[in-house]
This record gives sequence, structure tokens and C-alpha cells, in this order.
Amino acid sequence: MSTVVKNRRVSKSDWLEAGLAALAAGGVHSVRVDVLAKQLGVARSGFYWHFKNRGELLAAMFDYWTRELTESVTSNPKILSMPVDDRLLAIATMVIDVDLGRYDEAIRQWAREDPSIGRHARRTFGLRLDLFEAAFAELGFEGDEREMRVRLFAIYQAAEGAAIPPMSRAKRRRLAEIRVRMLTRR
Amino acid sequence: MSTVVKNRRVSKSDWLEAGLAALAAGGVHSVRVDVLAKQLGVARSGFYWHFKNRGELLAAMFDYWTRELTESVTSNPKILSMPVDDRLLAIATMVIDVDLGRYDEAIRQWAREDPSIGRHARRTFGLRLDLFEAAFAELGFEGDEREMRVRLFAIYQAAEGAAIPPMSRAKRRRLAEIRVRMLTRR
DNA sequence: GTAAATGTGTACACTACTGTACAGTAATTT
DNA sequence: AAATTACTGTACAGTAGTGTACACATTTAC
Repeated sequence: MSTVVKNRRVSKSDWLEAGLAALAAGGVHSVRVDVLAKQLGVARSGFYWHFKNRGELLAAMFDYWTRELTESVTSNPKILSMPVDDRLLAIATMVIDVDLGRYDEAIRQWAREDPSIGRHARRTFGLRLDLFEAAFAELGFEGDEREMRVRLFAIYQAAEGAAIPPMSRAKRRRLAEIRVRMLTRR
Repeated sequence: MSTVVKNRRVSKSDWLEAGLAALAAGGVHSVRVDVLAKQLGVARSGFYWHFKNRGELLAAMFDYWTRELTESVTSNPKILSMPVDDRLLAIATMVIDVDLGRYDEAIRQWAREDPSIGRHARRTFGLRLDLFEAAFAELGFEGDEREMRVRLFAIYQAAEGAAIPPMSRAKRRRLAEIRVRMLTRR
């Protein structure tokens, strides 16, 4: 009566992906090794082959988020070399299409519980802000006016994907265009 | 060596407040009756005098959020009777001063885990959107242009308080003013 | 085709948290 | 002052999740 696929081996990255999916769905607390094992259709024990313990998986998940969902943008030469307007729209579009914000809400919650994660998350979110700060500076905005636009752009993007009720990708893309137009206009 | 205050009685609302504080700090999973008891300096057992079980506390917390942190605004005649521009700024200011968004992030996460909470949260967030929808309609915005402003206003406000790194209230208030000015401008 | 590396399942011990039972104490009402 | 209501602590039972031990299976390298 078991519906699981037998004889399929499960690699380290399978555990990582399952962990990330759980993170997005229900926050850190819901990434539990027994639940992941059940989802993957294997026994729990294999987990401890790949990871020393649950904490090591969590650390790997956090690193993944920093590397793949932030630095992949903030250090992307292709994006950084675009003209400002295009750059901002390109980032907004990426956030929607690649779903760059999918773990953001869970990470913030996690950061609030765990001081060490908090410090690292602060740095990572800082990298994003710097990117937008530079863009709006280039557009000639200064002081509070700039800060307002930077924050509005950054915070909205980091939250839209988790918003209730959710929006379709198509609509999000349409709104992104006019949003960028408004925010870059003097 | 115990630092707890002895002989102080703990009421139902004390448990509720402690639960809400835990919710804001670490999400639903971190509202645990043994932890709350320790914080309040009493034994766990008293909890079950006030609440049937942990679930009943969670339900009470959710109701509190809907009533005190949403409907108190969306059904507030004082606010609803203001001219549009003042109304939007008044709401933005309230969100900052009363910290109306303090549980929003935790609630969204919770809603994603628990379908029943999800349904109710959807309704509550809907009430807020309706409020902004009406305001921006009154200002003469239509279609995607209106939707963009409504969403930007709503989502930003529901996320700013939880953003990393955090901003001071003073700065948030300053930015709120120019933000409302920009969003209400044609 | 054998050895090493990479996994896997079963079984057990431990900890954290929830819920229940119940006797007792303090405040409030009559 | 007696009875009722509101609340507390101690003790016990149950469940869920983590981590460890270890023998066994499967793939990869030589």
C-alpha cells in the first residue's frame, strides 16, 4: 500500500531541496528530518550520512539562499552593466520569474529567532539594499527621497511573493513594469 | 537563584499577550505553553484552566489579530470619514505608531501551513485591500495603475516592520509622508 | 571481480513538549 | 464564615522528534 518509489537513491542535494521546500512552506520549524525522509520515501538514517545533524542542513540551506538567491544577482556582471532603468526592471522580473523571494519571509522569521542567522541575514539583505541604493543614486535621487524609493522597491519585492492573497505571475509582471516606471520618475 | 516574581497571579490575557509576543518573535511554532509558563514565572498547569489546549490559545491569538489589528482600522468611522490623502497618511502613521503589522509576517507563515488559518487570513488581508482599493479609486486611479498602487501600499506596510535591517520609527514616519505623496500623485 | 565509497533499514535511547489528575491555596460572593 | 470561583504546583502518561549503532545493500574505481 506504500506509494513511495522503491530503490531510488537519495543524494545530499535531494535532502537540501526538500529542506528548502519545507522552509518555504512552513518556516524553519517545519524542516524536520523525519518529515523530509517520509517525503523522499526513505528512512531517516540516511540523512545522517550526508549531514552531521539537523543544524548542518539548516546551515547549508541558509548558505544556499545567500549564494543562489542574492549574490547571484548582486554580483552578476550582466545585470550590473545594464543601464539603470533596464537594470531595475530586469531585477524585478527575475524576482518574479525565478521566484527569488521564495524563502525571504521564512528567513526573516528565522533571523528573528536565531541571533546568528540574524547577523548573516542582515548582511545579505544589506547587499540587496546596496544594489538599489546605487541604482537610485545613479538616477539622481538623494536623501529621504532616495531612501524611500530604495526601501519601497526592496521591501515590496521581498514580500510580494508571500503576500495574501497571491497574484499570478502575469499580473505581477505587468505591475512590475509600471511600478518601476513610477519609482524611477523624478 | 530563580529570578521569577513569586505569588503574582496570571490571568487569561497575560497568557494571550505572552502568546502574541512569542508569535511575533518566532512564529506559531514558538508559542509553546511550557515556554510561556516559564516566562510568566508560573507552572504550566494554570494554562489549562484558561484554555482547553494550546489550539484554543492559538485561535484566540488569531481572533485578536483580526479584531484589534485590522478591523479596528477598516471599520473605524473616524478614519473612514477623512479626506483621502489624510486617510492614507493616517493609516500609514498608525501602522508605524501602533505597530499594526507586528504579527503580519508570522500570520502569513502560519497561513501557509494551516489551511484553515489561510482562509481566515485571506479574508482579513482582503479587508485591508478593500480599504486601499476604495481610497485609490476615489483618487481617480483605474485598472493596473490602481492595482499597482494599492498593492504597493498594502504589501509594503505589511512588511516594513519586519524588514531587515530595521528602521527607526522616526525615519519610517518621514518616509511614510513622502511615500504617500508619491503614491497619491497622478 | 574485488575493494572502497556511498548509501539504506531496523532498533534503541534521549529529550522536548503536550495534556490530565488532583490536591491545595487565594480571592470573591453570599 | 461558608461556599464558590479562580488559579497554582506536583506528578504522571503519552507523543513527536532527534541522534546513534550497526549490519546490510548498491554503485564506482581499480
